[in-house]
Amino acid sequence: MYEKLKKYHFSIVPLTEEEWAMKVRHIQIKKLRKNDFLIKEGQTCTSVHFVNKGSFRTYNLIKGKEVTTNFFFDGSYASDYVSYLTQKPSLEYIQALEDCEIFSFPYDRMQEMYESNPKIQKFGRLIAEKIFINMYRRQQEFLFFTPKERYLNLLKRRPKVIQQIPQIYIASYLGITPEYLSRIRNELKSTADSLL
Amino acid sequence: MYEKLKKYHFSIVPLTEEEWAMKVRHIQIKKLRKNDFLIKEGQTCTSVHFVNKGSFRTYNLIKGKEVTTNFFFDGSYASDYVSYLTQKPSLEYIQALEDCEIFSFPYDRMQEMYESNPKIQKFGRLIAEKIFINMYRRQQEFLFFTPKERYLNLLKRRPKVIQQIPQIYIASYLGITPEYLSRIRNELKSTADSLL
DNA sequence: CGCCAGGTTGAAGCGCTTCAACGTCTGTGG
DNA sequence: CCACAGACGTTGAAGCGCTTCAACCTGGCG
Repeated sequence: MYEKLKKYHFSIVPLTEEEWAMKVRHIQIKKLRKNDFLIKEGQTCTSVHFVNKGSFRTYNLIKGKEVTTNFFFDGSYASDYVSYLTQKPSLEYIQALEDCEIFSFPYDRMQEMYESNPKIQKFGRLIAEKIFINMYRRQQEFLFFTPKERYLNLLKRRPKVIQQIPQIYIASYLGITPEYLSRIRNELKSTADSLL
Repeated sequence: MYEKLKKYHFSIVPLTEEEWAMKVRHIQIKKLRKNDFLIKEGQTCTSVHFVNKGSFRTYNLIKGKEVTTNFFFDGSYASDYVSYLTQKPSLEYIQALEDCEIFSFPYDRMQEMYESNPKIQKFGRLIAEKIFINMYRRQQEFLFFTPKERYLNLLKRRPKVIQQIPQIYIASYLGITPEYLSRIRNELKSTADSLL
């Protein structure tokens, strides 16, 4: 049932079987259909969600336009972590890109677990550090690289995104228009061809 | 001696006086002169640093150019947190903008303290969450706003930066050239004047 | 089959950069 | 005390990177 989650969790902080059983007891299982929302702007993220099946994208509505900020696949967490941590209304939308199954941990239960078990507190610290590092890298992409370089880096580091996600969302994620992404791809294709 | 640090720390997780004394025992005090480096690219950040006096900027050398990524003032931490967490070589430079005094906590001591005292483990989690939230907000600035909007937001949220830091660094921090920042400021001045 | 969302292509335009010249302030040595 | 250097900021003109808008193409799905 919880193999993927257990594998993920134990790779960060191993628990005893009893501790694991205690943590698992608080899980709520939910299923979403394609295009359903895990959270919408204005709602507070009261649980943290592990994606067991399917995939999600997060986006913000800015001046009437959707700006896609991330993609989550099975085997990772998908939440508005800021809304979850601050327990304030979210600024983002999290939408299922296909039919999904998720495991949710309510905020209050997590706080209790942090206090009652130092290993889980440590897990919380390491997860926060991990997502901080991810965000740091994504920020560096924007600060240091051109759109073309960002595209190539994405291709290299998260090929699954390029393969599975509609180009319109990828372009937004890269901070460019779909038209310009199309031109970049075309250009790369030409230079690749000329190498043959 | 450690009033600022204590205030900062206790606002996140209060400790008993004995616990505080234990933590303080590991502090190393350092002084830096203007333009000295707290860390350079290639070095590993083996301590986390609290700024007691002075201020710093962080920058990366990208394609031969300095890209300023942050400013730290007294009363906050100044480190390459990613290098510190991963214990891998840093990609950034941290430079003193004036004469500074810092308190350093070595990585190994911090790890020991995390394990020996759950309150300090919790402190570590909350700090990681806090800097994650800061980075999230900075990222949103870049993804959602124009240079002019970013400048106005900076003016509103961190006026100290606008007041104390040379424009050449501010421009870099905002992701634009100094020339363009100058034009933005000029434009804002004009529209402000027209309101009088 | 026909529709429409997703992707491509072209032309025009804007936002920001680049480069060069000039202005201004501060500190420093003659 | 002034001359001068050098760093920081401003201004103008030209250019490039990316967007915008519109037309067209293609494949999947009702």
